[in-house]
Amino acid sequence: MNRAKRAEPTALQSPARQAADKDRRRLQMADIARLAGVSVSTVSRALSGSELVNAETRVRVVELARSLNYTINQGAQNLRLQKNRTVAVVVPYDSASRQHISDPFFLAIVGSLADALTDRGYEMLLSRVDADKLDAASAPYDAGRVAGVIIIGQWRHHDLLNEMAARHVPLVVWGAEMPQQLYCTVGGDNRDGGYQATRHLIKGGRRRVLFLGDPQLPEVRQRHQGYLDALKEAGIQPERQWLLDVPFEEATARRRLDETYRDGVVFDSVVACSDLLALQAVRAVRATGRCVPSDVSVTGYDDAPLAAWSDPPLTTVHQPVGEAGKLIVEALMAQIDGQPPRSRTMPVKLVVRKSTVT
Amino acid sequence: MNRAKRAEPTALQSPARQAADKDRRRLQMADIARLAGVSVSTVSRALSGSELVNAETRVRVVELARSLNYTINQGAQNLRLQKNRTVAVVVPYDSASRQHISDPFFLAIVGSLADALTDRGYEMLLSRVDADKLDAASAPYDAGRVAGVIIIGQWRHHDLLNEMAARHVPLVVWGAEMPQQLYCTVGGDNRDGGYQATRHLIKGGRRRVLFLGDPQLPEVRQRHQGYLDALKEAGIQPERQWLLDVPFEEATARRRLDETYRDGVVFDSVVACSDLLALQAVRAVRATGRCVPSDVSVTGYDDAPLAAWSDPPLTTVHQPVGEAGKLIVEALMAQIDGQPPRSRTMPVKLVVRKSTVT
DNA sequence: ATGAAAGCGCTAACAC
DNA sequence: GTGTTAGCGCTTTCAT
Repeated sequence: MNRAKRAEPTALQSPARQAADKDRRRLQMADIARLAGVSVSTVSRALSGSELVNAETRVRVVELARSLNYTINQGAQNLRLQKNRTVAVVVPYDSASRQHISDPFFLAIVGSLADALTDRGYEMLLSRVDADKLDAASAPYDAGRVAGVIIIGQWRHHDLLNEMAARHVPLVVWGAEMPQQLYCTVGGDNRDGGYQATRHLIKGGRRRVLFLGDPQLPEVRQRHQGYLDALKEAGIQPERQWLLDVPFEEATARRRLDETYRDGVVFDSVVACSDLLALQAVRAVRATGRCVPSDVSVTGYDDAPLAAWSDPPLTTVHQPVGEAGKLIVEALMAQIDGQPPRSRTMPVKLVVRKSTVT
Repeated sequence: MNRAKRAEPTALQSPARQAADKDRRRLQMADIARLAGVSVSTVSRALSGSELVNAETRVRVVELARSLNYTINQGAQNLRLQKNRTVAVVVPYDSASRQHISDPFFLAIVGSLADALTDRGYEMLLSRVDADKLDAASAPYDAGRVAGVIIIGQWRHHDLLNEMAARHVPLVVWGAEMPQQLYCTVGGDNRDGGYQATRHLIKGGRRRVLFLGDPQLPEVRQRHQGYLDALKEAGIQPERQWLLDVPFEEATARRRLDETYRDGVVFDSVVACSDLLALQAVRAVRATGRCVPSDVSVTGYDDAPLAAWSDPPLTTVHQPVGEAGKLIVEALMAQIDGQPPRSRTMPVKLVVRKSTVT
């Protein structure tokens, strides 16, 4: 397996051995050099387009390499050059449900990041980690595999993220900006999103507004704050039972909604923290024979493609996914270049469709 | 930038220089060795859990490394060991529309692959390439960055894929199995999918069935064949205008549908090659004042989450995305282990919802 | 049980 | 303009 050989002092490889050698040994620079009748340095220079090498030789070498499908071994090159153009993108999943990479929003943001990274000539290493072991996210950085790390969502582990940042891991987190945070976040304006959705419901005459989402997650907490602000502004005193603190998980959400009805909680509208959650609310409402939006209005969050096509089309808070990818990557590149982290909050927009009355 | 120094013969690094050295030089094995008072060999052995090293020393070294967040540099390790546990996943995009990574199906399969690779301890390098330059997909393999390549969809470039396989690139393509193909495919049974959808429409009394999708793509061609088979079985002679050869692109699809109406083509049902395409068909039908499914039945393909929630919920051909990831990865691992490519076709299932009459 | 040293495939400083 | 050589951070023989 290992080809290290003290026994053969200088000779590169005896021809016999070479032929025997698994006929598909990977090509390397020395091979090109031999075939072109020059030294490896010359090949290296030629392939990097150096001016130092004779134009004619350069062309010959480049052609030869191309014709043989030779590409510089990137691992070796990175090692020598002490750099690399790869970024880790980490999608946490809920340890209980393992649920998350299927949420359309998460998938969409991965797509958007793929584009933004490609545009800058970076590659993307995609991985999933348990949301409760978020520190595992820095492993590829510690191993020197990537130049920086992007995490989708901060979950319950503000502290772990702060530790990573303190260790100077170039890091951008999609999520909520929080006081005393050391790491860089890029995210939508969650407070405003929650506020706009709730105010829209109140304007539509609703007064008993359920909130569906787990405020332990920073993003959700801020949306909840916006929700409270809107209620207060309207002089509405929220009841304790209006908060349904469910994770981003459809089955659980549905169960809680059904229980809420069973418990006799009266409500005329729901602010949900994702479109998928909103659609579960629609189902639960309809299961009781009520109608959306005439009996109960429902708002979603994210504006996934599905929100426009669903029955009813969802009124929802649009998150600028496409632009998000660009900003996240931009923020990461700045840190890789040694600049201090600078968080960004992006405006969100309420998209009114048919799941709410106006 | 470059730290290679002839001037300093053997000394690892003078302490002064070391301190000056950008205070955040990455930790390496030599540092751990120095701090533990042993040689690098011992550290290497300790970290790999070798029996050769004193149990006590081993524990000490491992603890030390952990406490300093040291991780073995994977690039260097790979170079030395001549292996790597990364796989490239390539999502082609249509050169015209750049459209593809947003299709829910593609995103879903990426998620499923992420899971399957993680389960086997592999990492995933995700990239997008122009569908017309599919040979670029092997670049990370040629550069020694990955152990194999997975491509989502074969597009118009059967030939390029065959060339890659001939070069012995470990490769699995999600798509249709074709005659005389050298590379390995894993895919749904497209002919059967097209057949089942069409037969279902005919059973519901429809006789004038539009086909929406571009048969230049192998997967679509096979679905089209199934469609033709079903028509033939029912003694229906398809008309030329029933074939709407549009790419997987919503705007184009909508336009073609509108034109079809304008041209006076009469039809009572549509077999679409994705759920998104099907929903465009629904819109086009409704735009003329007709109803789905009473006037026109529509079937989708893929059974994306959206299909269950849309208005109307789509009758669609379910593709086993979750299992697909597992099979694809399994097929790739077999090739990496030197086994010959073995293609697989997975059964598909028609899911009947409300976009068709029964 | 531990250490010294060679070498994985590449780049660049240094000689010529 | 081209070749020689050291070394990027690691693993593993070989010697002790």
